[in-house]
Amino acid sequence: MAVQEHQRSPAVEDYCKAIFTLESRVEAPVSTNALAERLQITPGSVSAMLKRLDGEGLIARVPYRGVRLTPAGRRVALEVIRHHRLLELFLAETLHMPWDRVHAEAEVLEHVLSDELESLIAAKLGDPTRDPHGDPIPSAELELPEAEDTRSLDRLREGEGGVFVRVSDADPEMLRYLSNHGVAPGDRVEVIERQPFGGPLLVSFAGGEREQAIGGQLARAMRIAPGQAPAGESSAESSPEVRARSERRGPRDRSSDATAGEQEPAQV
Amino acid sequence: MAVQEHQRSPAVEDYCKAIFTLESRVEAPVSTNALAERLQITPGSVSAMLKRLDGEGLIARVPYRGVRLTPAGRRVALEVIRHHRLLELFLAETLHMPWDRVHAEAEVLEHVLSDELESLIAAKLGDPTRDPHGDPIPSAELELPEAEDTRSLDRLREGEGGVFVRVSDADPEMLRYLSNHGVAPGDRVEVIERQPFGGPLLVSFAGGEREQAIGGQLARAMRIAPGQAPAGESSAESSPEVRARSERRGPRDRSSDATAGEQEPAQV
DNA sequence: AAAAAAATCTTGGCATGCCATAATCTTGGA
DNA sequence: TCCAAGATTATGGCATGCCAAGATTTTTTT
Repeated sequence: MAVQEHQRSPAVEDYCKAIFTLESRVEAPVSTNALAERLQITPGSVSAMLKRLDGEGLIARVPYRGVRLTPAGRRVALEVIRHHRLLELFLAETLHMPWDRVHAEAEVLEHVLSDELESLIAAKLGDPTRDPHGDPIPSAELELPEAEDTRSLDRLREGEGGVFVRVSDADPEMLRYLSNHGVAPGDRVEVIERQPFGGPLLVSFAGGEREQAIGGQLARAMRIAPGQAPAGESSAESSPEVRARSERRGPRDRSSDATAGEQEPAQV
Repeated sequence: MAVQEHQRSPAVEDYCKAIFTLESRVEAPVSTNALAERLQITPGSVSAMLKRLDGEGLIARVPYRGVRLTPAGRRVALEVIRHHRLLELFLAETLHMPWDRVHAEAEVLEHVLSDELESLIAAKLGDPTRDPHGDPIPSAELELPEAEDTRSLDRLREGEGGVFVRVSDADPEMLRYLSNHGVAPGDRVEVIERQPFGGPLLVSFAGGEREQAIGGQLARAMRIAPGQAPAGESSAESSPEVRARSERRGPRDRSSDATAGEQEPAQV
């Protein structure tokens, strides 16, 4: 008499992850359309899948009103996110995969990681708490530290500074750019000058060692923790290794695979 | 005008791998039933899939007569096998996963390994040529060394010896047993005594250091290269690391997941 | 050999997971 | 009250599996 348990397919995991992310952006139910956009599938398909997830107890759904994750659903999401971020760090650190490519790779592997492999990787990395982009890694008990107090670089005024703590992993372009210019999470930043009308920011990194003009889109993706000293537990840990391999090949931009995630990039 | 290329799904890869293995056991077309048995699905499903693979040029099919891989099909098979064996070694060596569990893990991951990740792993391992069970790893150009001259331990007569070069990766039981008793590929073996009527063999390992009774099923799965010295390129390489972690927890047998592959275990 | 029996293979109908398109319904603001 | 945006419901397609019925090949029996 058990309730058709279906499977925890990659699709289901992706839905949970997406709902979790969207939900934590604005504290409100997630709409069908928002999900469809994020997952790059049609609203019709999303609607059908949501009905199923509801039946499986992963989400609470109010037709025409949106969905929220149940505790079970949140667990699924956090497991996948833990997988994803552990993998990102593992690929970067242990296999020396370039910073900008780990995301796409992890996106696939996250659905296939056994519990055993997960814990072996976590052990190998010393139970890390941040991935290479500065995103926090949920603990084995699936606890995610409170979102720290950050602003996007975009919102800093001239003279303000802080520590660059994270950046969306979804856009390889940006990551490649930052990497090529030797910028990595953990760096200290300060806004030297703000061009008006959405113009670039002139920013100094690493205590004035380097200066850099940062465009609006990029500035919006970069999260800055306020304060002079490396705030909280974040900074110094994950940065040195990442820093180590900015393989400057000149600032030439090549437009390649722009992964989804257009609007506000996905900072969970 | 291109021919509907479909996808190279996990299913397709598994079929190619299975055909490759069966084909190289007996030099003859592979039958539908043999495939069905190996893949643990019904002959009907196999038949349908074979028709498709034929259409895609991966196999040459003669209805009611069996199939053979085309060069394209063989390439698919070898890629997957390369993935599988690289992963096995990687999991064992880099992540210290126990010998008997790497197979199941690799079975899933092999279908999801990108070219880039493959080459990073190969690089990290120093372009190895043998996996932890002694199976040869196809080169990046998909060349597989000629099968060396081996016999199963089963077939050695009293007084005969050689080097234990490989064992099927498909049965965790066996691997756990060998591991628990400190036996690994690369070891020198010699048959001390043969009990008649399918009874156990009394075998000495590592130059008489240890003696061990080996039952018929296990003896059939262990491949021995003849000769006194470590034959060819095989032995000494992969063995020491593997040896290092035989984590003896007593010879207690627990019957767990017996992966498919009943008859002659799958030595490609 | 020829016929009968057994083994093997193929076909056709059906199910599930997941997505698409198109038509239809709800909701909430003008 | 009406409409447009958003959500939902058919309906259909593709991949992959199952089962059961029919076709073919092989083996055995006579």
